[in-house]
Amino acid sequence: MPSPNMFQDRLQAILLPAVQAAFQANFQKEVDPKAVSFQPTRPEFEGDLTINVFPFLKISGKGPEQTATAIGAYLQEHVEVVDRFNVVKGFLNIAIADSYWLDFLREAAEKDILQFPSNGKQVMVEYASPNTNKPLHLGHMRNIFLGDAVCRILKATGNEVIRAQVINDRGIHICKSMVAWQHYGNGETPASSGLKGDKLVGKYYVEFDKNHKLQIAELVAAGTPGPEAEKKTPLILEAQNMLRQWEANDPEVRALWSTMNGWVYDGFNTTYARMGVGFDSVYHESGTYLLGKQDILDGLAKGVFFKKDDGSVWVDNAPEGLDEKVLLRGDGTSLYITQDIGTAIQRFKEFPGLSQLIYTVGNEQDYHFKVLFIILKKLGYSWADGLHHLSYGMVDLPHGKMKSREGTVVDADDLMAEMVQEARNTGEELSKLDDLSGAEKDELFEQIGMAALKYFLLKVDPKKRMLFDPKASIDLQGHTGPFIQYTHARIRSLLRKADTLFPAVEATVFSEEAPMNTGTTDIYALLPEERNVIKLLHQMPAVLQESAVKLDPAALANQTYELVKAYNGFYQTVPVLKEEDADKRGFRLSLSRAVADVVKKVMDCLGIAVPERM
RNA sequence: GGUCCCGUAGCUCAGUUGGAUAGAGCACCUGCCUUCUAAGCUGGCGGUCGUUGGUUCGAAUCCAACCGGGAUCACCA
Repeated sequence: MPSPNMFQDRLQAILLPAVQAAFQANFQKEVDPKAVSFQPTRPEFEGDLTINVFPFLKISGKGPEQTATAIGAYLQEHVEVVDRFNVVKGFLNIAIADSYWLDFLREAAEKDILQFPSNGKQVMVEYASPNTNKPLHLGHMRNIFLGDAVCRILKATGNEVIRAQVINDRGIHICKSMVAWQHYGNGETPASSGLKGDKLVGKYYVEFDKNHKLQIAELVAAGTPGPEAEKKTPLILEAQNMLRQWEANDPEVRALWSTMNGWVYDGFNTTYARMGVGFDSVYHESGTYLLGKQDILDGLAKGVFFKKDDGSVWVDNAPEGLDEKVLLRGDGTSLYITQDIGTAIQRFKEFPGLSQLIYTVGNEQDYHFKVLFIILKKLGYSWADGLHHLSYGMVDLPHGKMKSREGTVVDADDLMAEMVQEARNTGEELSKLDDLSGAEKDELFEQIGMAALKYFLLKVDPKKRMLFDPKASIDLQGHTGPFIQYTHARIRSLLRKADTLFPAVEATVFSEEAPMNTGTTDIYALLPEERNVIKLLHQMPAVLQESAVKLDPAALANQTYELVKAYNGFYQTVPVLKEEDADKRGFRLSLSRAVADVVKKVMDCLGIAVPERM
C-alpha cells in the first residue's frame, strides 16, 4: 500500500525537509514526515499549499497560531520558493513565488513532464477474457476500457506491460450454440447472412435456449417434474454428448467447433479494433483447461491440501478466515479454480520476469480471487505476492441489471455506433467542419463518439458499481470526454493561428531567453487564472503516478477534467493572441501549449484520442 | 444465516492517509457570440454526507450497532 506521502509532487519534496528543519530549529523536536500533509489551499484563502499544524501541537508545546507562525516564518526565510505565508486558526497557508511557477512552466513547455523513466518491471494485465458463445456487451466494455487504460498508465509510468486475455472457448455453453446451429442453421455462415460472426453464433445460443424451453414444456406436459425436465430435453442431452465428443477429440465436432469459433474471433477482432485495444498473450481454455491438476496433486503430496473420503481434494482456508474449498472432484476431474491455478503457474513459467499479474475481473469474483491467491501462496510461489485482482463494479441500466433473457443487454457494437452517430448529429448541426472531407469527418466523429463512451465508463471509480443511462452517456457537454477534446482542439487552433500571425513566434515564446523566466529581475506577476492552470499542470505527474499505483484511471480522468476546466476559465477571460505585449503573449501561448500536450498525453493514457479541431 | 462491498444535491458522480463554510456535471432559472472555436464561460437554485451512538481540539472520512441496496458462500464457469 502506498504511504501517504508517496504521491507528493516536486514542491512538496522541497518543502517537507524544510518543515522538518523548522521543527528542529524552533522546537528542537523531530517530526514524523508521514504526519505532515500538504493540501491545496482553499480558494477563499491566500496561498497555494496549506499545512495543518494541529497534529504537531504536542510536539511544539505551543498554540496553533504560534506554531504555524513559527514554521511559516522559518520557511519564508529559508526556502527560496516560499514567498509569503499567512495563518488562519491552525492552518498555515503558504504562497509560492511566481518564479517557481514560471520555472516549472518553462520546463513543461520544453519537455514532457509526464515522462517516467523505465523502472525495469514487467507487469501482465489480463482483461476482456470473453466467452465465445455470445457477442461483447456493455459489461465487457467497462472491463476492456479499464484494462486497456491501466495498461497504458502502467506503461507511461515506466513498466513493461504484457496485455493478456484468456478466451473461454470450450464447455457446454459453446456446445449449445453448435447444436442449435446444426438443427436450425441451414448452413448459415457470416458470409451467407451478412451477420458478424460473433452475432451469428450468439443468435444460435439464444436459439438453443428458446427451443430448450419449448422441450421442457413438452416434457412437463407429459408428466416429468420441472427440475428433472430441464436436464432431460433432447437438446441438452445432445449438447452434453457433444461436449464428451469434443473432449474425445471427435474430428467432426472439433471441425465445427473450430469453424464457429473462427467466426466469433473475426467478430471480436472487429470490435476490439474499433475499441482500439489489443493483446500480446492470448490463452484459450481449450489449451489450458487441463492445467493445474498436477499442481494440486503436488500440493497434496506436500501436505498443503487434504483428501476427503470420496477422493476429492480440498484446501482449508480457515486460518485465513475463509472456508474449505474443493480443488479437484472425487473422480479426479478439474474445476474452474484448478485451471486458474495452473494458468497462473504457466504464465510465470512463460514470463519469469513478471513482478505483477493483474486480473481485471468483476467484483462478483472477489471471493474466488482471494482463494486463488491464498492457494498459490500456500503452494510456496514467491510471486504470489504480486498477484492482484483489479475488481470493478457491475454496470447497471436504469431499469436494473442487464439480462440477456430479457433482451436488455446493451451490445458493444451497437452502442459504439450510436455514440458515433450522436457525435455526428451534433457535429453536423454545429457546422464548423464543412470544409472537412467525408473521410476526415468520419474519423473525427469516430474519435468524439468513442471519447464520450470511454470517458463515461472510466471517470467512475472502478471499484464502484455504476449506472449507465444511455441518455446521459450520449451527452457531449459538461464533464465528458468531448468537453476535454474540445479544449484541446481549441488550443491547437490557437497555436496554429499563432504560427501564421506571428511567424517569429518561436523567438517570442517563453523560453530561457525570455525575460520573465527568472525570479531575479523582472518578475511577471501571474494572473489568478494563469496560476490555477499551472498548479493543476504541476499536480499531474503525481496524479498519474497515483493512478498507476492504485490502478485507478478515474483519478486521472477527473484531474484532467479539472485542468481543462481551469484552462477554459483562463481562455475565456485572458487574451492570448490579442495580447499586445509579446512576452506575455509568448508566455500564454506556452502555457496553452503545455496544457494541450499534457491533455493529449493523459487522454492517450485513457485510450482516448484528441482531435486537432472539432 | 456467514463474509465482503456500497449508501454524499432531484439524477449521475468527486471528495474518504480525520482538518477551514462538503464540490462538480446534468436538470431548472439567469446573463455572455461584429473580439483567439458558445461541444464554451458567468451568476442562481439545490445537502440532516442512510440512522443512532462512540473515539477527539476536529468526523462525509475511523469504530460499533441498526436501516436500505448489491455481491458471494456450487464436486458451475
